[in-house]
Amino acid sequence: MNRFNLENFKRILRDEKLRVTSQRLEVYKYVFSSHHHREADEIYMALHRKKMGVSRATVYRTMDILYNHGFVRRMDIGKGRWLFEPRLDNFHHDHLVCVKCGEITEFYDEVIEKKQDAVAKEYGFSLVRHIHQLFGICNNCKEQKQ
Amino acid sequence: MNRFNLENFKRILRDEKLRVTSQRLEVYKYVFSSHHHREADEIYMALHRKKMGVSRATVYRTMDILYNHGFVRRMDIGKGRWLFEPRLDNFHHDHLVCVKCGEITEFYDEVIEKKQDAVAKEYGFSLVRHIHQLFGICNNCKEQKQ
DNA sequence: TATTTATTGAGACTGAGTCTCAATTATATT
DNA sequence: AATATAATTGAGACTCAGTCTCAATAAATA
Repeated sequence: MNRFNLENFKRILRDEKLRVTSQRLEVYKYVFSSHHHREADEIYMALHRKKMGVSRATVYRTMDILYNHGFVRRMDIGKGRWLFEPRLDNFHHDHLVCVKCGEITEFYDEVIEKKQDAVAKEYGFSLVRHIHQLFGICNNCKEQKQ
Repeated sequence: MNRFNLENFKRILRDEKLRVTSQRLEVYKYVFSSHHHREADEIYMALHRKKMGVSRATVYRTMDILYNHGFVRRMDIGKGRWLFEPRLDNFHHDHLVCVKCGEITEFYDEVIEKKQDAVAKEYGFSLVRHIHQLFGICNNCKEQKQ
């Protein structure tokens, strides 16, 4: 069972003396309605279109809460922009990004994960998190003429 | 011999029909005067303090040229900010970053590099570049009381 | 030296993200 | 259920690294 479900989100809000508001729940529901990687502004616009009354500020604040409690991962895509990804499962993975079409593929490699730990240990670092993104040209884009 | 020396920078400018200006050379010289990782604005301020007449726009434009020709690497540090690193040698490496003091340590691991290639191949990607940053707490920070 | 044209720089602009503060509303208390 | 308390919300101002504009300047070329 996935620990990042709606009930646990509510529980965490209560535990932290944060209020369970309709706006926070709307943001949660939208983000967890698919496994898409989304920008904060995309989330705001989507809720806006659906006439859900959630302001931009509240979307950003709610995404902070979700991020700080591990409900979403945040992928830096440059120029101060992020892509949020819901943790629909507990499996860690990194990303392959196509530089032509932007397609994102997830990957996980045990050997790399182990080696990272070893490298950190060698330099006396206690590992907290890591960013590992491979950029390239995907099969689809390669096949397209020109 | 390092291919990222001043003569080659001038040669590339000429080859690309870009002009060899004192401003571009000043930026190059400052960036390559140490192996520090610097922000563009830091470079601008340093030249400004030295009374070198180089505007902010020119610093940014020159860093673009240096980046596009592989003279510097660009490390995304979030919020739309970059750290530039001169290629004083040709050795590839990734970074360990202390989340407390910001210290940056370089590392290189053959096994990880090979595995990355294998992963990309497995998914049909032609690898162009990658980002691999490990975040943790360095030995120094761990030793400090409190 | 004159001509051509890339480059420069002051400062306006951009835009994702952050902040402010009066109005609102979830919770706790009675 | 009514009231009191205090967290939350939202419209819009603000931030700030980076980008852009365009008249003035200065490399490169003839």
